[in-house]
Amino acid sequence: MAEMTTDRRLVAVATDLLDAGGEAAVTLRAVGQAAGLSHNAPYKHFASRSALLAAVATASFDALTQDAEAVHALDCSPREKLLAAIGLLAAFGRQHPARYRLLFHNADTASAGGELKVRAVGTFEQFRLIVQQCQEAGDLPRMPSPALTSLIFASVVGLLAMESNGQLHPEKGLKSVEASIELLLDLLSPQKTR
Amino acid sequence: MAEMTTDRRLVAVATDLLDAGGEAAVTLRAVGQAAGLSHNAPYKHFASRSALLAAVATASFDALTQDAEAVHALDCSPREKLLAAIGLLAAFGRQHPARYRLLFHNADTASAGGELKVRAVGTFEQFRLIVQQCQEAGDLPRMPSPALTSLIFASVVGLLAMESNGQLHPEKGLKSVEASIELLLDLLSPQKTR
DNA sequence: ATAGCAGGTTGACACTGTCAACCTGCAGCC
DNA sequence: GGCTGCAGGTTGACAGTGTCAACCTGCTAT
Repeated sequence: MAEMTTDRRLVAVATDLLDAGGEAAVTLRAVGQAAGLSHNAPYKHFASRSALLAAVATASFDALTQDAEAVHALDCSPREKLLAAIGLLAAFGRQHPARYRLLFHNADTASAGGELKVRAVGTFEQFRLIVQQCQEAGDLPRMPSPALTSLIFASVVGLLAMESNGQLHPEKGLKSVEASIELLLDLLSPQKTR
Repeated sequence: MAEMTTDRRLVAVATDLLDAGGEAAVTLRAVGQAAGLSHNAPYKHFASRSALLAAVATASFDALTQDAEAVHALDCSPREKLLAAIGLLAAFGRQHPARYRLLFHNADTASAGGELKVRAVGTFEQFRLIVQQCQEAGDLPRMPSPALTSLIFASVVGLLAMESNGQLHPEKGLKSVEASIELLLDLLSPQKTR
């Protein structure tokens, strides 16, 4: 990575620590040290540990949004686009569990406002656009797209949580996240041809 | 509360602290003090802070299971039972957000095993029984009940997460948890008479 | 030239989880 | 009875943490 503003480097370092060792590993002192600075240099850039984590979350939401945008440009059916976008989210959740939790299941993130919430809405909006395309193609029922999107999105979020909690046992008849979502989309499909 | 074993009193105290001040407020020292003991008396009963929180989670899952069992005895249609059980879970999530997060969105809980996982499955099983009744009554499609239950349960969990994150804006067309679930059940209903 | 400030440093503080050492009273056994 | 052992409790200490205050430094704008 080339020259970065110190703010961004701190966020990058914190992200690495978070991915590598979980939330407990994101220590202001470790962040400062890994950035080649003194123990509480981070305080010159972030008001608190929570603020630093919020910045990590904000950047991560942007990355997710870009992922979804890339899917949007794919050359395939809307239904496949939706499955691809969900697959990317699932992959993110599996590869970076701690960061995923920070984004979707964290008290500080939940009570945060302003910029963070705006970026989270950006990610959601990309999903809504794809859902809307599915509706126009007749793959999903005609109804206000926000309500339908929140339902599908919530299913993904919940299934990932259950998977991460080890509550999805395939041997007990509980399907994988991807299989469950395909099932949901089929059940929601207006023409049940499958 | 009458005489309790010290183990249980510590769990009760920790639960209160968790509900009152979030996970950060559950400090072994505070727990000990609130129980009228010295700072690290809890170590005579739990191996670590994580172990204490796991005990809190275990007890809370049991409480949720009992709630769902009570619903099971209600005198109403299966569909109404399911909505009632979901309503109880939603109420729990809203009234005790920190504890809800411990149960469904916590890294330690996720990586825990043994007794805790067993109790979590117990809660899920109550939901599955109600879903099965809905299927038998023709309110939900005939298919293996575990797969369908995990889908519905995950939707609830995900919607509650989004609500807690402030991502369900009714003014933007995103319905409440209850409304979204009713929508889901209607869309899943084999005879779409509604 | 100088004032001010963004960004960096060191040092300190209270608080935390955890460990080790010690104490105490009661149960069970000879 | 006398002894042992141990569950349950205590105090004291340790390293590590977030955070604050004080200080330093170099650039920038007046």
